[in-house]
Amino acid sequence: MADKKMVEEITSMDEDFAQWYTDIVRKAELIEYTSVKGCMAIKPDGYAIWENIQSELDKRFKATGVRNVYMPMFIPESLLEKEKDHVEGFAPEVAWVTHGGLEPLQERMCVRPTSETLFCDFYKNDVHSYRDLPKVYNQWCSVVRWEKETRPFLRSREFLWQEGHTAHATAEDAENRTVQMLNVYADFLEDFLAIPVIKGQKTEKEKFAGAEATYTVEALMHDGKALQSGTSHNFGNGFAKAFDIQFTDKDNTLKYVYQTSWGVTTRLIGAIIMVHGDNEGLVLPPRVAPVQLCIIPIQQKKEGVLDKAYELRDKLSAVARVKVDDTDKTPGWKFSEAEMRGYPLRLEIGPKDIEAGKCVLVRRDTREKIEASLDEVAAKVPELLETMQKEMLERARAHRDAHTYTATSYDEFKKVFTEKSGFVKAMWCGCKECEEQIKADLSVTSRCIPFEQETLSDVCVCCGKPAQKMVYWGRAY
RNA sequence: CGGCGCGUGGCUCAGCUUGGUAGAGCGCCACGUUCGGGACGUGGAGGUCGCAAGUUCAAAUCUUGUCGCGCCGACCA
Repeated sequence: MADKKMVEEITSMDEDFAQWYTDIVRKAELIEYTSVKGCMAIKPDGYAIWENIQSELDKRFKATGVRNVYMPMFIPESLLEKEKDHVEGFAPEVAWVTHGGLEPLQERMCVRPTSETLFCDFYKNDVHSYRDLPKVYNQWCSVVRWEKETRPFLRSREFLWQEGHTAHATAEDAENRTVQMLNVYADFLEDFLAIPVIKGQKTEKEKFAGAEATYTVEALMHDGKALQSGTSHNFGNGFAKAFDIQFTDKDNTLKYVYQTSWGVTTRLIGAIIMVHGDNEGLVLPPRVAPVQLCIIPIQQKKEGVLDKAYELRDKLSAVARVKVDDTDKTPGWKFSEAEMRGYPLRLEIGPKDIEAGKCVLVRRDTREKIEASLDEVAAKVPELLETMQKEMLERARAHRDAHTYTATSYDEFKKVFTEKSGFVKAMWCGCKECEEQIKADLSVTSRCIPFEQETLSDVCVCCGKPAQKMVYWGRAY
């Protein structure tokens, strides 16, 4: 029964993972395509997920001293150009504004692809003394990157995100903040989204344009592809020098600030879909789910059924986010609909149940049916939601571990990526040439140099020279 | 930006080869019967066939161009 495919509209993920993803995004009504190429309309059920992500992360940010601000969405060309690596990294994908009304602008402006330059321009005038530091600001906004190929949530030309930008008196403070925020992301992904991550550092080749070091949390999707799910950058004082952000320190000397930036995007919604979803549709981890329990009345036109459903909703609203599906569809329809939309729990209540003083609870993740008396249901629901949250993380971790391989020779490395899909742990000499070779041979990239290192062998998996680091490799979104 | 595929009611598509009155299923609306895993009956609304030029007595159909979408590569959150 559990493997029977009930929702014909959703393509099976084994058949065509990309189509499965698109089907879910559409059938769960998360987005709609628009007339604007590469940009999506986020629908209420999709946006509600983002709002939950936002409010939880915002709370966690603020607990570490972050304050929210808002910067302009336009960046004058001269500002964007100040930091050489940065402009080289972003120039190919920025959108330009050339006219104001009918008049050509004296200087064209791009629509922000990221706001380092704006924050720098701002900090330049806002920071004078060590007493002004640290600056720990964040903004929730959208950014624009003129992507060639787009996919809902994973890559669109405009996307929603948060970008934190901080300025510190010392390199050590900046490094601590960079790591601290990476940990905020890692904890958030695991606790709230039930997505296990690998924490580590990006290689020189993969790091952010203009950064001294980029840290990342990498997650593994159901199809074995990797998704960079959050990043945190340490800029050292490179930007400060380019933008001339100096302060007078305690020792009465002029110093450059040390900066960081860090962000997550609506891409996280793509990660939720691809880590937890199944062939029946979306599966939302309870903590992030806008609706945690959907009550489905059976024979709702019979007297007392809907009343009971509403009564249960009112009672259970104290322990969960609840809705009643009182549309005039048949119960079978509503079951499928609830599954496609990923509601963690479904509660079925009909005349027979009311008579017996019970109801049926169904877990979305395992589709296990549980009978509960109407007296105990208010205690049962939060308990089940907690169990699901925990088990979803465990399942995702088990899947990731089962799809994490090791390779000590290049033949072995190639064999794994030819036959399987997932992360491969392998030793690396530290040179860019090997990364390029691996990419050319297998379209595999280094995902990160994990903080938790292991020694698998003494030599680089690619060139055979002495190895420096163990690296996670994978095919990425 | 390269390769492949696709644009016809809200959705999925047929029709195009061989030019001649725009179709189906689903969805939608109304009424009735139903209701524990996508129910059924009856009636109804809804399309300048992506756009533009061309060929023709006549174009959804042929030609050219163009725009958009999807997937795969390169680039990227």
